[in-house]
Amino acid sequence: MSEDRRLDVLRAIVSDYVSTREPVGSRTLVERHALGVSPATIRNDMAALEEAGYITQPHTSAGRIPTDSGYRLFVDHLATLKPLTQPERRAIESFLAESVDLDDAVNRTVRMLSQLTQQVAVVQYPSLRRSGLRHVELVLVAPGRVLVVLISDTGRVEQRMLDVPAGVPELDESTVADLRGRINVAAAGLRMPALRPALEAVAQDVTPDLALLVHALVDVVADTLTVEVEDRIVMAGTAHLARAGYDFSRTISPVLEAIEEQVVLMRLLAEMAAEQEAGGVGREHDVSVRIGTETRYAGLSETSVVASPYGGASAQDAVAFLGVLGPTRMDYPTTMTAVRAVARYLSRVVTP
Amino acid sequence: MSEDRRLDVLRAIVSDYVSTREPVGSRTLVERHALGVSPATIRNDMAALEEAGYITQPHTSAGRIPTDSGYRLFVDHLATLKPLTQPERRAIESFLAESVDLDDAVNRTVRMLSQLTQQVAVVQYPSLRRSGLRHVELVLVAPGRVLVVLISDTGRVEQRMLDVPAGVPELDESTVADLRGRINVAAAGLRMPALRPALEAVAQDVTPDLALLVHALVDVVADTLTVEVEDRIVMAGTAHLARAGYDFSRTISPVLEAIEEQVVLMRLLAEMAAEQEAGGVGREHDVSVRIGTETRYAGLSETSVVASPYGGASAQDAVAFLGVLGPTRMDYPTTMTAVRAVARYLSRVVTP
DNA sequence: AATTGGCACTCCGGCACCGAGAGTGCGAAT
DNA sequence: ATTCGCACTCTCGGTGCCGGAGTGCCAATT
Repeated sequence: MSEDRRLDVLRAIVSDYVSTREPVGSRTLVERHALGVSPATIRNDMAALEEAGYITQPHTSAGRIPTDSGYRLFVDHLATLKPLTQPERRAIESFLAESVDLDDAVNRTVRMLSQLTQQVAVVQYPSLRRSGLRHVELVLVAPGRVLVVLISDTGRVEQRMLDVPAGVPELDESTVADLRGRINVAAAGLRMPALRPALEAVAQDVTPDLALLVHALVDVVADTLTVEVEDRIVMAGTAHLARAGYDFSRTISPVLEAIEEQVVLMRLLAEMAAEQEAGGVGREHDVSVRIGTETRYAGLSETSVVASPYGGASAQDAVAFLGVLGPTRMDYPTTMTAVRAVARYLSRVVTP
Repeated sequence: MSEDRRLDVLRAIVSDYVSTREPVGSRTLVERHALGVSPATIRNDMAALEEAGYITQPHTSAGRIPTDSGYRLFVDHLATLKPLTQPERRAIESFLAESVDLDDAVNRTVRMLSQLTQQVAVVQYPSLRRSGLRHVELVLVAPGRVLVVLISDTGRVEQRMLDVPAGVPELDESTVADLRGRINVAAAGLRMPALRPALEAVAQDVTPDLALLVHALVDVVADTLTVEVEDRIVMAGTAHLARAGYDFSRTISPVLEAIEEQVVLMRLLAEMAAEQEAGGVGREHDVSVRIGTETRYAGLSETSVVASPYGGASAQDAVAFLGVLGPTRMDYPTTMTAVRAVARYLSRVVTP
């Protein structure tokens, strides 16, 4: 009873089930794959695989389907990544190259990814906390109202209207210009979390009444680094959920909910990010996968998430995540390569 | 054969069908509504209504359901809008009041609308073409690279990176500041489409080599007013599609596709906007409705769209549209009031 | 010891059938 | 114009039946 063949059988079951969407039996298995043994032998192997928890049967006397652990073993040890075709690479590259700003790049990316994988795609905006500050702009839009525009080195632009606090004298253009200059000298190039001390240092250098304004500014910056603002995601391809494959009624609704409840997705991506940063050694590629119940969210128990960090040389200093959601029964090798490729291209755009 | 009662019957059929989701027959109709006549009489009326094309039966010897024209008659003449409850009004108001910038307001709005109507909601960003320019910001991020930030009076902020064209001398901060000043004096407060001539006038006032830069700027502005950038929409509530009611398999997939194909939606909203502007007289409220096939899009043949312009005193100078998508079999009175209310609140936010 | 062939057994899925229920249309009566 | 009574139609849920696909196990083979 060869151990190797048993794994071959698992691999065959996974790939057959993924493509046919039907439980696969011993006979059809030997027919489709050149395994060189009889169905009876396969049955023995299957029994062992079932015993080990890698496959299961929906009901007695049906074929087998992989369990979550089966898929897990498959992606960890059995899957060989399929390289993208040349036209695909070119398509990604040219499509992304056209993007005109960050919003555009993110939107193009998510659509591209969804179209490439034929699944639901999500892209996180670059995390502000993990970005550096490129520039701060102060615009005096009215007496007593200043528009603050923060531009990160990842291309994000966040703006806030700031009501000048009482006690600050009437502002004129030149004062604002002076302040803008000071702030940019002090803060440009710093990472966002380091902004607060830098700005507070600026407050020391100016007249006490202007210092009030600077402190208000600090609050604005802090507010911008809040989770709600910070964590934006965009998604595309929900239509793929309805495509034949997902077994509608049960599955689709909770998945849509999970997607709209961006909180769930965010948490999930954050968890995956944490794992990436920790166990950076063993994996030769950055793509990480959560399969079915591994998502630890009831609504996604039949859904897998394939995600990759992007922007930054290694997983440690990635600025955000992107990935796709699909049925546990998905084509992992193809999906994983697509996700990886798109992450790489987007990385280029986001770190110029 | 009273004409009035026939319309009462239609109204009853619509409201019953909407709430029960089942074809409604003559007997149950007289039971639920105090019509004061016998089922047989109702049957005669029904036959007439069917003859006139307002109702139909899914199969012989089933109850009747409204046709698209039936719904049309209902919303045009029969429906009485239900006012929102006090708590609902308060919820909308307080939820929107918390918004911190335009993105935030739009996102909150779309979620609120979707939650209120239990349907898919869409909100268009304020059209740039229909907005005025509040401020232009030029940021010298590197020698030879200028970041252009356009801020509209509706709160939109669009930024573009501009590569300084060859022939323009090395820029320094004071030159940029001077240019910024000139441009804002010349252009701030103008409507976007009027920007081009205003900027070209500025080009006359500066040295010929700087004029090159100004012309590049004109291009950037024009680029921003392009349809692709211009027309952004955001949506929420796709999970409601999967809720019981929509008859899955057929309907849901094309609807999701139409939603992602934002083009389709945009066109539809544009058409509805055009009608609004034209026929502003007859309708006492701004909400407009497309029912089923009236959408003129195959995928939406069982879907209705309820939309309203927002921002601006009248339909003529609205800055954009918002609305919801739902099954033709929806509660029009409630949906219409919700859409109208939300549109009004968002108008306040967007035109301060 | 691993593999194979044979065989009995199980279970799903499709199909036909049936009866109940809901609803209609129509002619005759009020 | 409305109502009553009645025959007719169609859907829907339940039941029973059969074929097919697949398994598990045992005995035979290499």
